[in-house]
Amino acid sequence: MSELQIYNTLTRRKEPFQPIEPGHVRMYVCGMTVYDYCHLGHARVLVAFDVIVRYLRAHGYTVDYVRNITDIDDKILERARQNGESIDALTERMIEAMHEDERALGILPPDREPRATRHVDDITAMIGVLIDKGYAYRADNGDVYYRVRRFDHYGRLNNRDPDQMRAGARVEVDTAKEDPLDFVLWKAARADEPSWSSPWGEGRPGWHIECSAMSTCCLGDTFDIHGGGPDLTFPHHENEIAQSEAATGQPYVNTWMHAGALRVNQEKMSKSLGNFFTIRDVLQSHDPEVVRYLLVASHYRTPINYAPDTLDEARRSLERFYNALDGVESVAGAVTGDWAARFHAAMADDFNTPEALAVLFDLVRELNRAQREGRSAEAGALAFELRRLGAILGLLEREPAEFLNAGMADELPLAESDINALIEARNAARRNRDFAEADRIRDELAEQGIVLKDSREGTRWFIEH
RNA sequence: GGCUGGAUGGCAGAGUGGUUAUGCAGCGGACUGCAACUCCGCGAACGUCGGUUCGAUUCCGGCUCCAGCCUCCA
Repeated sequence: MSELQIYNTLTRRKEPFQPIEPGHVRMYVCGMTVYDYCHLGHARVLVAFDVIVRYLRAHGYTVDYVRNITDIDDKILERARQNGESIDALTERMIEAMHEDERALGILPPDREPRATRHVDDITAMIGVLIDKGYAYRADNGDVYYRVRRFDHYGRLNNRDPDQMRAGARVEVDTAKEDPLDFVLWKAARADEPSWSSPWGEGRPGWHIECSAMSTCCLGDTFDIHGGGPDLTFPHHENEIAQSEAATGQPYVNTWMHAGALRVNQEKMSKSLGNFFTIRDVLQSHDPEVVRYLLVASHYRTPINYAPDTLDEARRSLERFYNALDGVESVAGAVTGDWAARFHAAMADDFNTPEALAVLFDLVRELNRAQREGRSAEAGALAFELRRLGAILGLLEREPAEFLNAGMADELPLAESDINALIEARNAARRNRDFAEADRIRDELAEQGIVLKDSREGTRWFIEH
């Protein structure tokens, strides 16, 4: 199998990937802050790392995949207050919704999904170490801050010099800090907020520290891969490095991976810009596998510009796959051609999914040829191969007819029995060479959005999307 | 202002120092009673100005434009 190369944000180049423990990958990805429904930008990151994990496993690695949930945070408090619901009720509701969206998109659950509120002890322990080592201090307002200038490598991930940073240029600096660059590790509790006790008084964890604490406690002081969305490189991941390496004295992460942004009208889709579509909204009118295909059809680091048209095109591309699979029995068998090798070569090159899909389209052409020429054993073997490789991308795992007719069942304009009766009437007309009548019936069905497909085995119908 | 990453055919989107990406759409042909599906074939591209080179879309530099980060955001 081809040697795996991964682009590392830290070095800004592709590197041969070598896990710390041979055959075993330890990986952490920053997950959601659960105060609202996930949008397509979240889906992009979730799918990207889902494909990465699936491929690492297909490549032969055992993967320990950890993705956290941030379930305590300013936004959660604010939203719960607005909604007049408890923080627990809000976060439980959103976690349930997130899992639902993930299942719909074929995103496999991570092996562990730690939550900030369940790891407060680990968090306070890490903050304690940082204070003892002089990397953190309790300020007059009761907050605990990280002393950024104490950490020599600060800015390395982002190639930034602390002296050049214009902290506070756009945001008012909290005067309790020794230095504007310092960031909060522990927030002193306010009267009506949930809080935990700590050596520095009642309070709650800051955002960055939870990932340092949960990742190192789940995966060890040093682990293989840390991933996240494109907007987390600074400050979140920079701060994680500062916290973790200062606390443990060990290198934190070997390979940093960041997905590209999802854009709308050439602007990043984000909560703050308000230009987002939630996953569940999009799934109202689009098949989840089509959404997944759209996301996989671009390389994970490239920005994707989202527009409803791109989804329609994605559907037509997927239809080519499912049309090829339709009516062919997938059976393991000898296959001529080096599709698997080409597929793996593409994926081993920093998870090049567009190239991997191109290989699958080549395979589809060969499959259609075999099918057309009556080489059915070969067609069956190719179909099997197509499904096996497609599954690595989390695609092509359904029954073709189910996909081709998906999502419209409750909108069927006619009862299935009526459709079948019309098809039978048309075929009777065809047998009598009354093609005018046959075409009239076909047109009648077409007007209802039902497309016919004749073959030696008979006539089948599909819903036009 | 600093730091990233981009600019590829009608659209989407990989890649490469000299030779077909791939998909969608379009065009011609085949299959079909006609279609749909499918097959065969075709046209169509590398932002701009310089440099390196026998040769650059691919390497280097300038320019223009776009996006992201520098503030919570995936």
